[in-house]
Order: sequence, then C-alpha cells, then structure tokens
Amino acid sequence: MADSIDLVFPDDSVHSFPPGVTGLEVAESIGSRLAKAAVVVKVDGRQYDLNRPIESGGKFEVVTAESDEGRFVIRHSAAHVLAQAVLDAFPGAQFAIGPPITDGFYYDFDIGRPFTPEDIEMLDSEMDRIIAEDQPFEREVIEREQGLEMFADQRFKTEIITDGEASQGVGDGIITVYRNHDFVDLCRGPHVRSTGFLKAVKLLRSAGAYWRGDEHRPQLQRIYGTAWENPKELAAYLERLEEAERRDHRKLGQALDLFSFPAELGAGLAIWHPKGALVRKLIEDYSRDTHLAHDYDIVATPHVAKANLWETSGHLDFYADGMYPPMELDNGQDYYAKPMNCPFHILVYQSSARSYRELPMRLYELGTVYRYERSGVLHGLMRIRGFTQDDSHIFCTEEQLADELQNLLDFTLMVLRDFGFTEFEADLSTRPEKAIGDPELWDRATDALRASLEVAGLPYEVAEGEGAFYGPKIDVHLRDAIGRRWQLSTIQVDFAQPINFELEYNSSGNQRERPVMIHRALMGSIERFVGILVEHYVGAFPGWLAPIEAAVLPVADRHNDYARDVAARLGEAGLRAEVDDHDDTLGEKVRRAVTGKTPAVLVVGDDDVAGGTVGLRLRDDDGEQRGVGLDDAVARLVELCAPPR
RNA sequence: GCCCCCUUAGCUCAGUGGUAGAGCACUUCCAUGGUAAGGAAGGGGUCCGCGGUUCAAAUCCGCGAGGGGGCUCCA
Repeated sequence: MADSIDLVFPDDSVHSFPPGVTGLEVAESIGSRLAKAAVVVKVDGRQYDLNRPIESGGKFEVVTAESDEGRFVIRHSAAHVLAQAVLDAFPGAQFAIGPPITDGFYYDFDIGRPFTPEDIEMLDSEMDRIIAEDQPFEREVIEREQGLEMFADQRFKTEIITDGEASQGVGDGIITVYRNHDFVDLCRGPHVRSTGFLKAVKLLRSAGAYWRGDEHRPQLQRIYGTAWENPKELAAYLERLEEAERRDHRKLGQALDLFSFPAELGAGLAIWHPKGALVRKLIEDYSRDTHLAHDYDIVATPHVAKANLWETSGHLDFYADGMYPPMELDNGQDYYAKPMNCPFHILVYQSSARSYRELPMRLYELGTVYRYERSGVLHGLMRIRGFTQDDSHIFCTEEQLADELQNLLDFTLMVLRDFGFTEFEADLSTRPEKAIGDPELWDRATDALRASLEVAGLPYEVAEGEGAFYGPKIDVHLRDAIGRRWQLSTIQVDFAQPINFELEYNSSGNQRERPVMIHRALMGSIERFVGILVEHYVGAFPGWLAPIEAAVLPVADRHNDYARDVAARLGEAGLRAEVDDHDDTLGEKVRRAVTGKTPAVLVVGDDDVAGGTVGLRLRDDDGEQRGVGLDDAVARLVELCAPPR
C-alpha cells in the first residue's frame, strides 16, 4: 500500500494524507467550521461517511448540510431512525424500504395494522429520544450469507438480498449494513455520523403503499416525514406547505364561487358557476382567437363514436382501461364516449382527397373528452373524468415536420407566457425499444424536436426510450409562483395513426404519400389549466381574466344611480363592471370586493356625483385615490385589464 | 381499484348514546354610511344514504356514495 494518498481539493490544490484518513480528518485540516458543517465527503464523486477510512486518492469534496446532497443524507438517516423507532415500538414489525425523497423521506412497514395518528405522534417523540441519545451510525460490510441470517425474520429485507439490489447495499456476495445502537438495516449509505446530527425531523402522515409500488403485492403502511439541516429550514418548509394549502384551487374555487363538484354529479365531474364559467370563456376565447390567428382551422366533433372507430385508432387495444364503458345503441352497436379527439380530426382529414397544397393542415378544437380515471387518483380540477382540451392535430409532410415543430413550440411558449408564466422546462422523450415506423424517420423527428428546444432556448432533459411506441414527444413543464412544477403542454409526433387510417395526400409529383401527424395540447385540459391559474395567482386573476374587473360601490343608496352610470361607462369601454348596491356599509362592500380579489374598486359618493369623479382603489396598490376623473379612471382600467393580445 | 382519515344549516365548524348548536351568509326592519365586518329580529337541518345493535343512534357496527392523504422518488 502507498505511503500516502493525494486528494485534490475543489480549488485544485493537491494535499497528501496517510491512507485510511477519514473524511472528517481531511475536513478538519481545511477548517473546523467546514468540518462542523460536513455531512459526508466525496472522493471522485463517491460518497463516504465522515469516519470511513479513505484508502485511495482523487477529487475530494465536502458535502455540507445545506446542499441537496447533504439533505438527502440527513433524510436517509432520519428514515433509519424512524425504522428504529417502529421496530422498538412494534415487536415483530416488518420493514421494507425507506429512501430520502424531495423534501423528506418515508419508510414502509408492515405491523399487521395501519398506523394511527397517535402512533405517529408517539413515534415522533421516540425519534426525538433516539436523536437525543446521539447514537453513532456504524458501517459494516458483511457476507451475503451473514446478511440472510441477520434478516432471517425480515421477509422484505430477505427479498432485497435475494434479488441482489446494488442500490440497496447488496453487492457481489457482500452486503453493506449500517448499525446504530441495536438497530441494523441494509444500506448503501452514507449516513450522518450520529443520530444527534439530525436537528430538525418531523413525521407528517401515514398512508397505504404497495410493496414495490405494485398493486398486486402486499400493501404496506408508509410513514412520511420531513427532515432539514436546522429547525429554521424545517419551519420554512412547513410554511411552504401551508402556503400551498392557502392556494388550493378547490378551496379558492369554493370561496370565489367559480366551480363545484356536487356529489349528485358523480366523482371527478365539475360544474362551473357563472364566475368560473366566465373565466373559462375568457380563456377559451383567447385560445380560439390565437389559433385562428396562427393558421389553424377550427373543427367541431361529437362526444361519442362507434366502437369501429376506436378499433381502427387502436384505442380499444391500448386505451380501453381509460375509457368509459360502451353504451349499446341501434342493432347492438357499441358507442364509446371519446377519451381523445384524434380519430375525429382524422375523419375530417379523410373527408376529402388531400393535396400537398393543403398541408400542413392544422385542425383545432376545444374538445371535451371523458376518461375513466381510477377513483383514488381524482383530485379537484387537476385530475378529473370529463375535461376539455385545447387540442389540435396537424397533418404535414415529412419535409414540413421540422419547421412545423419549431413553430409549434414557439406558439406554445407564447401562449403560456400570455398567461403570466415565465419559467419553463421540457422533457424530450425518444424512441422506445418497441416502436413502429422507420427508425430514420424517428431520428429526424427527434432531432427536429431537439432543435426546436435549442432554438427556443428551453432547458430540457432527454428521457431516453420514454417516447410512446408511435412517436417521440416534448412535454413542457412550467413553474408556478411558488416554484411548483406542472406538466402542461405536449407535442407528440405520431407515425401510427396515419397508417391505422391509411391517410394519404397527393404529392406534387401526383404520388400518393403518407402524411405525418402531430398531436398537441397547449394548456392541456382547460379545467386543470384554470386550477393551475387559481393556484398560481391565489385566485387574483390578472385583469383580463378576472370575472369582475371593476366593482362600483355607492357610499349610500342615493348614489346608486350614479354608480350605475359609472358601471355603464366602464361597460362601454369593454370592462366587466358590477355595482354593489347591497344594503351594507361602505366598509362591508369594500371588504366584499377585496376578498373577492376584484382588480379595481371604484367608490362613488356625494363629491363624485357632484364632480363626475370616482374614488379608485386598485388591487395591487395600497390605499385609494379620491376624486379621479371618470375618463381618467376608465382609461387606467382599460390599460390595467388589457388582454395580452 | 387498494389502505387510512373525513362527511352536522348555503359556507366554516362545535357537539361523540338521552329534546340539534355557533359564526358567517340569507330574509325583514332600523341605520344612509368615504375605503377590510353598524344594529336588531327571523327563516333555514332526512346530522351523506341504506341496513343493523339499543328502551333510545348525529354519536356504536356493517354496506354504499362523495371528499381528503397516499399507492412514481429505491435501503
């Protein structure tokens, strides 16, 4: 063995240490504060426990608690402590896996019954006790046989060892385990030095979860928790959870009287109240107008079709689980509610012989589809059984595909920006193993998608092999006001449907050629899009989307007539104004308008009647302005509520 | 679909074997008010539904409906 090993620090300086030096010792040589902040260290990208001897040199890095990597280690260690607490408290408990996840960790158990809220509370204090004891985590490498013996009464651990999962610390004939006090778990590591390093841990809830996520396997009880590097970060995280709750579109939709989900209707079905339906109308008008302005043709199609159509399209083969059951009509014909619009748009394409001169043909529809979502996955407007897509199918030649995709992505981003979103990310899904169509065509389509992302300057990740069997696609995700990521737009190339339906066009050389098809939805589902907008804006829609743009409040009822005149003037200027002539005090009316998130509040009293003015209070400004001339106020509100185009 | 939790007035929620409650909203009256809740009176309930246990069920049990948290993050 060498006398010394060389570690290259992040500043590229090289330092020699004796073999077997620990990460902690190295960190201390750099500085005591760094050593204190260290969670683990990395040598050539491999994580080491702080007290694990380093036997060979390489690029050295200290991972601190403030980094995502450091937090993962903390959460992972917290998961161990949770398992320790459960095994202590419930003799005979079986434990499965317990990884760190975004913002926290979980661990899956089988204790023969579900956990109660009291159990969770008890386990939380039990974890605090283990943390207070500051038990050291010790890494051990043991023989596979020894591991099987050690976990002989743990069926999930035995399965993990038998399956030889490297990610679980199970290597080639050897196994890594971590031990603290009398608790031991299979684990690749690394961990914090001791339980005392866990400064901010909190259990959140329990839930059922299938072993290996497979509903045909036993259902375990999962406990979720969160862990952070200090109590301040934990408190900030809990605050973020509360903020998300405040923005919940289901609650705001109720409070702002936008929509509801009456039990009489059935699960996953919404009704839209006047204000909510007005917001939808504004969004839908925008959608139709922008599509017309971008050379799309609007089509309209029915909600049901014969089984035959869904056989040709392949939906009954590949999508039957997502479809409502058929209704039997004339002569035993089965009709299905449509889960997608594509076959209908294809029928429009097929309604006439097509020439290359007509391509690209862009058929657009706000098409309402019905999908049978499993009851357990329904969620407000975000996951629903009947919804309307801003759907389009574009038929073009292979040569036109690249340009078409480029224009499409630009169009998509324009639309999303018009609704106030600014941060986007994309996934590019490429050819899976089982795929139809010429691989060369796939490559060209995928390259075209990639090029469109590059040109648009959109950050993206490649999801290798994640494309559908019928073509590559781009999914566009956006970040909302509190940083949550929502998948919204999809641009999907389809080589299969043109074949299924034997689509053709006549080329310039009078040859019959097969077009390529692109499916795309920008807002995706209008329902879900409204839900996202509600959460993004906390219900305070931008002026042009607000159901009521201006509330006109008479100070006393002798001002009602003037208030109606003011509202009429606003209406003439194209603004949605409403007079609040309730028998309430002005304070009450102001409160109603403000809590209703109305962008502009106009107060009119004696002075205003006399002077032809209004008192103006804007949602996004503090305080109010008295005696604003009516013309001036109208002009300002028109500007405030101007639509994006 | 599966596991756990929830469902009481239009809304938010209290009540947990013994006569159904509060605040807000609604109706009427008084007050005519200048920027986030003026006052009074009143109406309003198949306590989600159906069965069961009990002298007695909103309350306990079973089934069903609807809602919520999960079931994708690999020790």
